[in-house]
Amino acid sequence: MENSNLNYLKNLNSNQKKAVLNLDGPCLIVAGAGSGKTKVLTTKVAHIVKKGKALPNQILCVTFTNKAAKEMKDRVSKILSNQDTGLPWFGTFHSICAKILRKHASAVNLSSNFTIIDQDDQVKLIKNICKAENIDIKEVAPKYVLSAIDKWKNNGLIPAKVIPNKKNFNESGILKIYKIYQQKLLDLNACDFGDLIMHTVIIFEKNKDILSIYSNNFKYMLVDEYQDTNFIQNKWLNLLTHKFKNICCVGDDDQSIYSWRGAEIKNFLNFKHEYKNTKIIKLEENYRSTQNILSTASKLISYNEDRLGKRLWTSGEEGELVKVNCYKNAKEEAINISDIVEQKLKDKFSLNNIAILVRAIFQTREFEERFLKIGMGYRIIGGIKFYERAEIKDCVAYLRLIFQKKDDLAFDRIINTPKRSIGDTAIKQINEFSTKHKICLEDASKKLIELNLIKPKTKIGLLKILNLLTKWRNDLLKKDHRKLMQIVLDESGYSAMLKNKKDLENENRLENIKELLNAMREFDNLESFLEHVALATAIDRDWEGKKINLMTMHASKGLEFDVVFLPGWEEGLFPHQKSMDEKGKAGLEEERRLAYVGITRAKKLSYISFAMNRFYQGDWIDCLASRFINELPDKNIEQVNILEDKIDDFEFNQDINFEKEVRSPGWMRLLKKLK
DNA sequence: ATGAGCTAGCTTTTT
DNA sequence: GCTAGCTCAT
Repeated sequence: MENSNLNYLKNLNSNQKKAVLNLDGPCLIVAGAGSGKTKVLTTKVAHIVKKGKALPNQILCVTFTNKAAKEMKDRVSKILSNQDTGLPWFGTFHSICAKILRKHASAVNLSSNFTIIDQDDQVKLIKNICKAENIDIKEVAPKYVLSAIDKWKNNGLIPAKVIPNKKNFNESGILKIYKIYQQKLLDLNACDFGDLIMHTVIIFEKNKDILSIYSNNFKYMLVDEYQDTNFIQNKWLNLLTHKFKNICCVGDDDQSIYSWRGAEIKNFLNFKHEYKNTKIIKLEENYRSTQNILSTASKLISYNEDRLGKRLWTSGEEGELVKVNCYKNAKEEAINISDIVEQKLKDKFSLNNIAILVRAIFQTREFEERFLKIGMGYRIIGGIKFYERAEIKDCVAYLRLIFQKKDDLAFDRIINTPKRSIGDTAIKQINEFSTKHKICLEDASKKLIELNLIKPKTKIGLLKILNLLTKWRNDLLKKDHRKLMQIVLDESGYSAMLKNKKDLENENRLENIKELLNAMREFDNLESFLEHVALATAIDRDWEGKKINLMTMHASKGLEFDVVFLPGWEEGLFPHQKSMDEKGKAGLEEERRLAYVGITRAKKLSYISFAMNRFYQGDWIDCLASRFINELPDKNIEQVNILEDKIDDFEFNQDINFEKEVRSPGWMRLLKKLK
């Protein structure tokens, strides 16, 4: 065919090629772990552009993480090296919806500078509502309320459409909160993550003219990690593809590990019924792992009943057997693993290519302490995110409030930080006045001052910050957002507050703020910076240096390493008891998929292990090997029991360049020990 | 308006 | 065992 002279098609296998060339009509690509799905997606986009089937801005490509979106963009641009590729519609569900929603905000009674709030703000808002409505938060935990609201939103249910479960007598109470919550968000001119998608779908359904702008534009749609979409996201896709039906979804039912976030594997399994004439293409050749690793993962996942079924294979080498080790306790497990790295692996592999994947983040602690002790560099991926830190949220709250005065959540956060003698009573007073007169907190405080209802000492502080806010809004017209941040830090007294109390914690905070100022450089204006902050989590950095990687199996999805350690395979921890208690067989199968994700991250070596004893929640508990251990294929594994104690004669290494990025328990404890 | 003291909960957390 | 978050007292 004429396609044969297209260079970028040459290094694809036959199914990958089929997937790339099959441009028109609905297409479902079942892509096993390590089968080159990103390559297929990016090549496909490049092919569409090269063939002139659509312009770059007529292609929609949706992912779940910013990182994935960025990588796709980069890779497509690389293939199309000489062409100018804007690719404006490459992004996460949330960022693309935010973009659309800002254009048509008035259709759902928002204005286009709406704030995007995170989970912290959501919980705060719910707490406020409970307080105002005299609902005891001990009886219905705000977090529980939030999860119910999220669930409804994931299913596209606005409050009016929810039919409360009569048996669950809490539900009608929660629904009442949901109603107020949605109204409150409108008052604040704010959206939560769920709203970004739900509002957009509502706009599309109610305004066919708006929908057609987009459905006429998106000639081709591509979706990554399709197994993780929820009802409303799928609905959104469905509306948009209505005209051209050139929708190509890529996913792996065996890697669906986010059902607790509303992901519905149903979307994936029903795709061919939803779209007529769906082409299904399976990518089963694995380019990542050795045969032994692959066979181990395949055998394990075969115990799941609810799956599409596929057979991964590789033309690569057998490789070493998967090691399955039993240790006396969790501490021994950490010591032995670090010794394996130190003695057997360090010379052959870069530490960057070695990872320890755990079920729960607390498991990293034992390893951290060990690495700190022997002076081995490590990085934790995940944990407290940069933008979730208190000092960063404070800074952002100042900016949010300057940008949008209705942002009461931001107002609440910074009004008395640093201390301005605005105490609980004053804040309560302002809140009540604001509710009564249906105005935002800032206007309420102004009015209260006018009416001379504020105590003198408080009035001084309040006036000061109100005047500053006005001044800063003025500054924003003349200065860039970064300069503004510096002015705010200075004039608000925030920097001074941190500098006055000299301890390690505060020095760290100042460092983080510097980092924030640095990150602000990358954005043209305050608006785009705030959008980034709301929708991004980590500042992408620090792959420098040679460090071993620690993370949860969830966080490892999409990554690969030469060597992977999978410790803590014990009944109750993995599969996790809670998962099985709450969701029964479905929960167990999801845990098994998680195990599958974990094993398939490894390219060359894989070490699975479990301990017979573990200190957990204040007690020593005896552990049984995970049922997953019994599900591994005998011929691909090598089981060893290591039950004698290692002699642990390391001194604490004080020179280690420890990780500033994450304030983890192990690190905090080391700091305390050094002090 | 800050801190001591008590209690509850303790899985994962793409945005 | 640990910590976050709340209450109550100073």
